[in-house]
Amino acid sequence: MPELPEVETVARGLRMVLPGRRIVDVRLGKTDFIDDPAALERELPGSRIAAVRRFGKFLLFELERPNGKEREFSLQVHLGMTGQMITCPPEARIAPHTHVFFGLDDGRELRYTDVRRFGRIRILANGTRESVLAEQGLDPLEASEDEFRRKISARRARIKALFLDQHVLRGIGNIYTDESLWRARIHPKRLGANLKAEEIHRLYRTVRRVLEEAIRLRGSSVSDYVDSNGEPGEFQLRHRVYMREGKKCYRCGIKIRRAIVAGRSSYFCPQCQPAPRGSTRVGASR
DNA sequence: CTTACGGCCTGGGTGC
DNA sequence: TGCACCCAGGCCGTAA
Repeated sequence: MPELPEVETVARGLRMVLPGRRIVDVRLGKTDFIDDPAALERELPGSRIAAVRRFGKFLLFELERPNGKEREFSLQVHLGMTGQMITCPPEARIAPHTHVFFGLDDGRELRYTDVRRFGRIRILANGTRESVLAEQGLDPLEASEDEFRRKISARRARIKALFLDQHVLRGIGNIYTDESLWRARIHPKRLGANLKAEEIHRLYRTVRRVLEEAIRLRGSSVSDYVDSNGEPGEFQLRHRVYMREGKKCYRCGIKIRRAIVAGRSSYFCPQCQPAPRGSTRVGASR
């Protein structure tokens, strides 16, 4: 499940090899996850990759048209759950579920593989790009603590829902939400507005530390995630709650629990992360 | 307007 | 060997 650290790792890997390269051809397999497949085939060949950026969970390939740079545009790629972007020689084995091949002018290929096809690919014209990106929330690594506090404390939604909402913070998903909340000792059902100043301070510091460490370890490989060289990350070895239902809390030894919060599996320690008042059902046993 | 929630997309893994 | 079910991120519709 590529979230900010995984997408950042992929972006950094691609940045080593793609800028300056020209796309010579585009070949497509299944296209139901591409906004306008014909536009890819029409617009990309001949264009030069000027830069590779990450914006939240998006990869942005900034492109220049062959005839002058007056009409720049971008290719936006969202990896969804199982998307992978890998560069390789054209004779490399084609992984199952590879649906897009970008031929490059150095003879190599950039490939998009996605088992579930929950990813999305589209071309962003320059005007559209700004408005699309403007809808996204704060980058947790760039935001100041004040900005972070304003985004969270004005809201009466659960902190879990706020963290998953890309319009609040961009780039965080289920894994890094749960890992951050456990480390900050905050229950996923706490409401943003009910967090004390000290808790928001702790959460701000924690989420940044978690994301930075995860980037350092090149992301979490839980199911399909690999970087642009096909290599897994290592942050899954540092997971403290994610997918650890029934196992002992690393801090207090109590069994980690799983509950659906904001529609997603949420792992937390019922002792280290006290539930807010009213969130536990009266009469519920165990 | 804000929030919560169910459904949908897809297919590998799991469990019966 | 089969197969129903679960689940993931984003998005959309609906209801309170």
